[in-house]
Amino acid sequence: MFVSHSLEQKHQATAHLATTMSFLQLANAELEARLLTALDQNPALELVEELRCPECGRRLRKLPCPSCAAPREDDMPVVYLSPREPTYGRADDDDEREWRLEAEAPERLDEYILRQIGPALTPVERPIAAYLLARLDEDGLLPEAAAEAAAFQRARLSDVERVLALIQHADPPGVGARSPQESLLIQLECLAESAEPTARTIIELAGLIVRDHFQALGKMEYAHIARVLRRPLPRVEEAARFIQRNLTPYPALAAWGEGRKARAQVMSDSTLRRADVNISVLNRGNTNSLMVEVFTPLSGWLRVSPEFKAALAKCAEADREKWSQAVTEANLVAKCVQQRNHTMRRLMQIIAAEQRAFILGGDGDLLPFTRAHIAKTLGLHESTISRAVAGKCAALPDGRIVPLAKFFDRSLSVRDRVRLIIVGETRPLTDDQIVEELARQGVHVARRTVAKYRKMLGLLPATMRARRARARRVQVR
DNA sequence: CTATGGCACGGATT
DNA sequence: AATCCGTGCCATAG
Repeated sequence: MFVSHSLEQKHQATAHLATTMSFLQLANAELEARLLTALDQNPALELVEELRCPECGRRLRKLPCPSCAAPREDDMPVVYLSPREPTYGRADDDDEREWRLEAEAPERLDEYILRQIGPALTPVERPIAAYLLARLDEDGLLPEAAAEAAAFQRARLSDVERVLALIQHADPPGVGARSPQESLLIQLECLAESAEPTARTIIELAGLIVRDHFQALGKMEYAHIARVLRRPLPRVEEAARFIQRNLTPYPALAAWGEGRKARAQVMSDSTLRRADVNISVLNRGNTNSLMVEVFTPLSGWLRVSPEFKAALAKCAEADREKWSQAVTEANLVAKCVQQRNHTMRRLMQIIAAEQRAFILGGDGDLLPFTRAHIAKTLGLHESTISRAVAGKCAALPDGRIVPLAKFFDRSLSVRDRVRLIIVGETRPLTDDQIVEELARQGVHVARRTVAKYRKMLGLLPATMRARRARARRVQVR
């Protein structure tokens, strides 16, 4: 009886310990939920009024207010906890890519498409859709003919075709096509539906070219195409440009790359992320040191209610046990939140100091940086850093919302350089030539690696790229 | 012969 | 211990 009781108590304690220990890996939204239930269930836990900066009115954890205080001289970023409502923002497109790559599993694409077409499916069509979606290759193409699928599934051809048509008109435009060529045609079809009348003619011409002169298009034989179609050369070139800029032979890759124009409208709410920390530039005097706000979910701070503690001393014997447990539990929660805040602050300070260039600049300025490195300088275990970083987002001074994991991307800056080189090229550079160019910039990677990055970026090989230097996505700034 | 993509291995990271 | 990532080697397409 005695033993089992203490065991039970111990078990409960460790259970609570386990849950509170994991506070670190929770993002703000989740932590808020946890704390609210804790406040609700535990009478010993108390939320103390927030403070405000007398000068700027900003909500604060403690005085003085860092944004009003003098900037630090050692150029270390100021980090403080802010109970202010977190900033929301549209995730910057590169992050979208991050997330997609992390969860790259093809079935994600399946699910995404299935969600769109699901409601339109009859019970007969459902298994057909599941089958077809499972057969999509990594580019989002479906190598087999509808008839084959029908035979394999022992379904009616007309049913298969209907489902296929649904898939092909679902969001990443062009998925489910049998070949890149067919995919392009489907994408054109989708574009034509929403296009302005003025754009119709160019789309029409593009369609002709893709359908009848696909090979020639790949080889950039525009003069030849123009002659056969009896259209002026500039028009053909314009159409080719249109194809290059708006279509992709790899619809699945387009889902996070080029396709975001269309996607942004569809997924407006899911691209809106809530930041867990905010990094801004403090312009005071000539210094522009960084300021980091680590958002805390509740405005105010947690502690064990002194009244409750006082009451505990003179309460009835019967209740004492229960109440004192509530007190220890409350203590634990408060401690853990404190611990979490402390870790987050130190972590963000290091990150902000180390990746200052990236925060103020762009992807190309990201320095190679590992969690292990931080763990060492902070004297924490690597897994602690992993948990702290996992699933959290930072708002950068220029409005980007990036996952903290991005600060640890070893290859991002190189990928960005590859992108810039290709975007700025005057003639198509082969992967080997890109390797040379990178070496000139002091970055040494293998040719094979460049090829991989190029594919990640959704860029075509040199032999299939137009020589014209085009501003691919600079327009979006 | 050159440029790329596929497979797979080893080492670093988590 | 599991996973990710860069890279080397080889096959293939042009």
